[in-house]
Amino acid sequence: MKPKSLNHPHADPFQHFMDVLRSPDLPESSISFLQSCGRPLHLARGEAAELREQEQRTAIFVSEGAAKLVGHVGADREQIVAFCFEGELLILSVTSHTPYTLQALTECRLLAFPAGDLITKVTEATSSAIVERTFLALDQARDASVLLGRKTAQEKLASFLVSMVDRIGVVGPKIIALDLPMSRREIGDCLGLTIETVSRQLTALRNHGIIKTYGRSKITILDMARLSERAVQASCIT
Amino acid sequence: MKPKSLNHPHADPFQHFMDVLRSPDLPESSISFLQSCGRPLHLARGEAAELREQEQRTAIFVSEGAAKLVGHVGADREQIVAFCFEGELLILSVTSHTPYTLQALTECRLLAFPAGDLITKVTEATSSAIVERTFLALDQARDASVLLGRKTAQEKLASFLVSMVDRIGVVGPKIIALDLPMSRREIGDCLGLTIETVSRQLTALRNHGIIKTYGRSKITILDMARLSERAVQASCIT
DNA sequence: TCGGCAATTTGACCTAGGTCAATGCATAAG
DNA sequence: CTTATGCATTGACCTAGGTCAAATTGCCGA
Repeated sequence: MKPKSLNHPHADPFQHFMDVLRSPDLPESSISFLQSCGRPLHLARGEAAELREQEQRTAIFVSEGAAKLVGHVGADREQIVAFCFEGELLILSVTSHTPYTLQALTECRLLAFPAGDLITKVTEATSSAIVERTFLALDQARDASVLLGRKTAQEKLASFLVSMVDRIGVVGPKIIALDLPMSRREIGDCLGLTIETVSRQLTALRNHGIIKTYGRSKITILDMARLSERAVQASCIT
Repeated sequence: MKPKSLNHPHADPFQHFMDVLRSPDLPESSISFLQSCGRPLHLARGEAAELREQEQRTAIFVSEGAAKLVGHVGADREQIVAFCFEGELLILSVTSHTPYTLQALTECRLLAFPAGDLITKVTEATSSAIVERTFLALDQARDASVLLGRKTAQEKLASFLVSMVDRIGVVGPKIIALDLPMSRREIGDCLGLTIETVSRQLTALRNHGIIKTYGRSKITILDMARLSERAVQASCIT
């Protein structure tokens, strides 16, 4: 039996996209360029999108149906970070720590653009640090969802420390030093934990010989490998 | 006693901003315009930024120190959705359901721009649906953090239904109809809950006469007011 | 160096929500 | 219309992390 057809098929997903985007003053040449770089996808219910060019950002326009963006924690835990419905645009960056999959909730028709092309043509700007940073913030926010929704207290703390090392860590020969500007309460507030749990988990990491603490704000990472391991950033597949 | 001065004061936050942004081909006129619309803020540790123009988006550049972006749930629960450190740029949109506050972790020097101005000048585009939607996604992702980090199962379900009503609800005279394209498992995955808990909470809402369910995917909202109430979107202040 | 205070740590206990295991229903194939 | 197969619901029980309360300790000023 052939697949049941969608309810209100738009004759042309690209036309639908242009209608929704509503950028009337776009030059004809940009339009045809966009049309050429938009790759149409037709997914059956439950099917995952094949995302080529994982190395760069992708923008996905949902012409019909609905899809979900799923973040993966280890082998079996997953967290949906976004649903997207007809007429919506999903930005899929891969600055993220977490691996993501785009899957169809219902049979759907999508249009995938390399985000760079889209932005260059539509905003007519060559590149923008602002936009770049906004994407970064989006990635971080999604990673945060995964952390908050699906990680244990121990994993949350480890992930937090790893990200602090990335952002404000002082890397020495065998050791990494951190001087945290935030209190335990603030760490807890960002991980969805209480002060007590933050404290207990720090103690646990200390007892395992993974970190050392000095006073209230200084932390030394003794074993970065084991810390990252506990942060379970990577998927099963790797 | 006068406040302790910062460690490595940048003579001029705006210069620092331009250095970090690295948009070399920006015309002189844009630069001076940006300079004129950037409002410098100097916060003491713990102090909250006074954000005028809450109605539009704000971009905040952190020239020195560190700050946190805090989302508020009801009167007493809070969730930090972002930390930002020296040299970083925070986009503070207010499409969000949740009320947010920007507070200093350490004494800090910031530069606040109306985001519209910043983007217009820096990307030289009048407006862009893409960028707009990216901001929207960012807002949603941050709201999701608040939900995942600080809401109870009941509140999560209610918030979820409210957002579905916004996005795919069919509003009738006294009743709102929903036909959810996702399974209980998928609802759970997006709320950080299990199927069983989703089911139990739906039953609870049904028992309270707030919703009715028909088959697996159809839900009718009988009492939107009480549903929103349970979603605790609003802050204490309102 | 010595308090004094607030932040942290630790311990004892409790509860929201997870797990495991039936059971009940809806959708879809025949 | 009927049956099969998953989804959804319900119940019994358990555990990770929250709550409450009591030390302990680092930080700051005198």
